[in-house]
Amino acid sequence: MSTTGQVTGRRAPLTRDRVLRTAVDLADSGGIDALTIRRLGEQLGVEAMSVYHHVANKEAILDGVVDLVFGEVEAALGGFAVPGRDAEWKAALRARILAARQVMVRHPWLPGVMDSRHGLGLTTARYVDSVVGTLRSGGLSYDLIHHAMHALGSRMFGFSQELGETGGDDGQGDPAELAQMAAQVPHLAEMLSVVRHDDPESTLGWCDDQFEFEFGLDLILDGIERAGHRG
Amino acid sequence: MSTTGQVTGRRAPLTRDRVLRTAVDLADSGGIDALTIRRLGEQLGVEAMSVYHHVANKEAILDGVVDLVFGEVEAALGGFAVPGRDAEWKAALRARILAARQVMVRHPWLPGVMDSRHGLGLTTARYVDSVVGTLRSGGLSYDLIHHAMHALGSRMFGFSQELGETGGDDGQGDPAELAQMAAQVPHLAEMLSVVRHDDPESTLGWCDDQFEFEFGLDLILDGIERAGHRG
DNA sequence: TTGTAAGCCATACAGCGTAAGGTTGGAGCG
DNA sequence: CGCTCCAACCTTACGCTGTATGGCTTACAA
Repeated sequence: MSTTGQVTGRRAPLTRDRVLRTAVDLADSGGIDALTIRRLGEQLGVEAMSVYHHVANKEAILDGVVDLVFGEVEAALGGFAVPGRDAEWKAALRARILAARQVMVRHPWLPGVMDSRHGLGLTTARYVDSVVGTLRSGGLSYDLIHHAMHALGSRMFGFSQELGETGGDDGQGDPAELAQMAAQVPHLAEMLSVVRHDDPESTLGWCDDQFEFEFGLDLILDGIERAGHRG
Repeated sequence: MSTTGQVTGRRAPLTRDRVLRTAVDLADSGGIDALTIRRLGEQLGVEAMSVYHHVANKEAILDGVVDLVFGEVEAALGGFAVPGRDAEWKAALRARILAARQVMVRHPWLPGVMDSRHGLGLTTARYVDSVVGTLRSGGLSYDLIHHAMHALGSRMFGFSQELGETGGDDGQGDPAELAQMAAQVPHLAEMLSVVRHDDPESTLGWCDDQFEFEFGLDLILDGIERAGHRG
């Protein structure tokens, strides 16, 4: 309360932290398009331009928001501590990434924001550092770790780049048009019918996103491990 | 010339195709932010609103542009024909994806646009169909193919989701700040120094993007193949 | 009491996508 | 020919965005 020493205060003072937290709330409840400076000010009980006394511009808000969310990842993991030498690096990394994924699920707009950033904030960099450290704990060379991180791509951060969330066709409803579409993509159409039949009741649309994420993650982790044994 | 039967014409008439091609040119030369309706009209020698007689709205332009570019992929491959049964599916798919990547390199803004789309256009769907068909030619089950496509993620389209293009730290120049950053991310800093040392002169920043893409792609393709042999 | 500075507000501007309605010129037909 | 019709195109305007600029208010130090 008195640490900043300037609040006798009728209203909670604006701070960079409060701005960023409110930005996250706004995006959580209304999507990333709901995060505008004016709405941010409104939510904070302040005029739009007042926000600019605590952040340089909107880019800085987005940078800050990404870092704030990676703070949630850190909290979920109880810190970014790296396992000791010769530990089970694969299981440790898997758990770390799946924890990150849980956070991404809570903030589904964040992957899109991360895409648009250049460079990493401190917390995000520390997360990446812990991934490097975890791989290093397994005795992998830095060279292989470097390749491994490229191979993981955004999966390292707990999400994978998917296109939309509908199955695979146009998304339109017209049956005739759909049939004509199916005629032009026979393999895709057959795969859809087979997979849909195999798993008639799935949770999200017709794909189990969690399963698919883990499938791809394990594929890559196994590949990294194999590459390490070879070289 | 006379097929449409309405052009005696002093100026090349506006068509959906001309709008989309110009949109691609605009994004190629000035980035995706340069693609605005007003600039599009200007480039076409027409008022902004005239564009709306040939496309529904900007979303439709973006949809159309993605499909147009996948037409380039099709042209580069000489069509989306799928190899026959028991062919070398892995080599075929690899070549197909690397061809797509070449097109993405020519249009570096396209991954970002694809991220924002829901559902696939016809040409894009036919590309995906050819990927499914190619995997099917190797005798993989549709179920495995489905998982494989999730594992590939955006790599299937010739790009992988990377964050920015600078190495890994803040991108700021202040040496003192950089040193403090390095202290907080020791594993990352050491990896950077080691890898940078191993390959002192690289083409793009300090990563060879083409190599990394192929490394990750092969890792996944090998993993898919192994999964096929097991199940 | 007065000076200084931080925090907040009001106004304004250029640019965005696009709704609504007006203008124009050529095709089809009596 | 004259008439209608309609697609292509243009004009204007609206609400929204991020943010530059400058003024006001309040708290604290001297």
